[in-house]
Amino acid sequence: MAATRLFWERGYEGTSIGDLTEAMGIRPGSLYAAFKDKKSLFQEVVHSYGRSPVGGFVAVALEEEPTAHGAFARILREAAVIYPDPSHPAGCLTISAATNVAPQDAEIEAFLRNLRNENLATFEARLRVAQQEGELPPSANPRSLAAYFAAVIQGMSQRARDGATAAELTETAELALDAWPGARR
Amino acid sequence: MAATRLFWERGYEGTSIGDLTEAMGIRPGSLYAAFKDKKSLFQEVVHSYGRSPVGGFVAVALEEEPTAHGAFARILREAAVIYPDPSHPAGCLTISAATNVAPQDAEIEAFLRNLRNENLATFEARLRVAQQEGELPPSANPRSLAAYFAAVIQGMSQRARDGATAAELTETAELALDAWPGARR
DNA sequence: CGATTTGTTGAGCGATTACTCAAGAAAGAA
DNA sequence: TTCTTTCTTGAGTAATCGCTCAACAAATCG
Repeated sequence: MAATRLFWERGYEGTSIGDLTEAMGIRPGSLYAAFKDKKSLFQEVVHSYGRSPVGGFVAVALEEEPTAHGAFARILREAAVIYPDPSHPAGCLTISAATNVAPQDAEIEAFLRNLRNENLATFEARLRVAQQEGELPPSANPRSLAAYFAAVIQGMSQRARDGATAAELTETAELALDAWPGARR
Repeated sequence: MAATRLFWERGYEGTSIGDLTEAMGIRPGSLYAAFKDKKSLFQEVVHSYGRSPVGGFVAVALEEEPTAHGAFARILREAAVIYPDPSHPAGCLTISAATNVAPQDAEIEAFLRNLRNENLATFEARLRVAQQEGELPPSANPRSLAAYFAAVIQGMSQRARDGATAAELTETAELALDAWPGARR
């Protein structure tokens, strides 16, 4: 949807109803008939983004990769290529669309924050399973590792918005994987 | 200044002139007499932030620490404590105050982006010196390492705004330092 | 002191914000 | 066809945005 691109690029508050109606080729009345209001439209956009290949690659990797290391390595390497891809706005919509907002939109800020923290919990759960299965040594800390990878991914999204290329972000991904218990290039 | 807290917490567009005049206890006319306009006030705020202990800890560490490893270890560990400090808004003003804006404020977005990319260049320069001095092996890539640490720091700022504690961020910092050539906990 | 400068004030500017609604057009059912 | 339902439209709402200005007060100067 055209709304996705706008919210992705300019964020929630940076995108006006006028921008949206113009891009979608409709009048405000139609927009408010189809979606309740701006908040609801945004939340619908975020959900459809999460179900798309570009926004859902993290969940797909966690599901498809048999090992935790394989999953996180794939997530970081794919993020390095997807985030700076010029076919869409840079970075991740969930990470950057509402990082700082006016008090009246705190609800939207919290909505995305919750999504991010849910992803963090998913990371931790996957690493905990890996530890139970013996892939991760008992000395490893699933919670710490999850928070670390979440921070790296959020940082890579920001760097992509600042102009980092896929090559640069791939090097960042490889360095980040050195933190994996026992890993070394 | 009161304006710093507001911009830090809500971002550039999330802070209105009304918010600023109320917090500063002045009327709009006085604000526009003292600072030219909202953009100029914001830029002045960012500059004073960069000269403060909280906003300038990166430059101080790079200046004071004799080794590059010492400098980056200190930067990460201090960021882990400073970013979630409850005595001020979470995270880094430069990183989060204008990540997504309306087209009319693209100038402000670029202003902060340039600051971030300058910091990245400073990182790379410090690492290049370390390589010339033999602290870093010839196989290391100063540019990649700099981009990696920049991404981690930006990610830590975001995580702090999402509620991460100093303890959690410290663990992230320690994991991040594993990427240092030859390092291992 | 009076004169001049500097700073502050409240009122209000035009533009933009998210959003609404009565009226009309289009589509579907009988 | 006619009736009903669904969707779209242009005009408009009140509120807020960044910003300006003539009038006034405070401070500075000779």
